[in-house]
Amino acid sequence: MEPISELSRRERQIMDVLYRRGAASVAEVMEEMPDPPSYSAVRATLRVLEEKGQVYHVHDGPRYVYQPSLEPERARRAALHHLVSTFFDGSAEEAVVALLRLEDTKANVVEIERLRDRIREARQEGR
Amino acid sequence: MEPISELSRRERQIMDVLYRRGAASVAEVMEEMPDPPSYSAVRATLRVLEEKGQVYHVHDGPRYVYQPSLEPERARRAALHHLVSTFFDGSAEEAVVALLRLEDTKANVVEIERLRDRIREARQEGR
DNA sequence: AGCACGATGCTAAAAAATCAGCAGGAAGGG
DNA sequence: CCCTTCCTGCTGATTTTTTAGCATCGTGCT
Repeated sequence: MEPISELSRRERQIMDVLYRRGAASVAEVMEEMPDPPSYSAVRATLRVLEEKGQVYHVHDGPRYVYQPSLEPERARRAALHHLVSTFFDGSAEEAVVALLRLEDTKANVVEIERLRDRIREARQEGR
Repeated sequence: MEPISELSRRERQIMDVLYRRGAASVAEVMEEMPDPPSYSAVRATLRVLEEKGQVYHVHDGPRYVYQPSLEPERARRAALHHLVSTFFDGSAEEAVVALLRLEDTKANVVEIERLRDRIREARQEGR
């Protein structure tokens, strides 16, 4: 399947909404788009995305509900990888530091402890 | 200045290269682009990006060297924010955990200690 | 059953992005 | 000094994206 970097502007905007929400009807996608185009335009672009295999739809009564084809887990991994290699010279550690700095400093001390625990747990689970 | 989500496909691909490298000549940008178009096409798109204020160029002898207008620091912040809100429901902590899982598990234990230190230092510097 | 509402399928036009090529100019080597 | 080389400026055509509108179909309510 085509990588995200090959998608057009509107296509990406729509994918962002779908990744954020997990699933959405046409109307919901439209609502969350920046500078939203017409209902028709959104539908047309979703159809293109479906042809490309990026999304699929299920029926919810009379309406379509769209979802990304890629499982959230994989999508997140791909997004992280792209971000780390584009902005942090491939260093996940640097990215983590920047991430923690995004938030309030006091919170970080608490958070870092929590993270330690979570990583320990994950480690013991054999990952 | 226009947000990245408003850029076209090729424009984003070029911005990715520039953020990754910090600065690059036309030829260097072209080399790193996926499915690279012609030299002319890259130049044309760079010109558009310059009109939009996304990049500027400096002269290096006879050639142009392009750079993103946004300072790396700000660009990283924006990218992190977008990623966290799109893929992690706004939770930086979840993003951190996912980031650490990207890497080898054993490394994480060491890494988390190093991170603690770095955050402590940052905190004492009064940030 | 008939109607209103709200959804999709499809087509074609408008707008934007992408691209290639030609002309011109500066730098460097012989 | 002249020539080669590599770069940029620019223009116009092609391709892709984005869009709106009309026809149609199903659902549910009266």
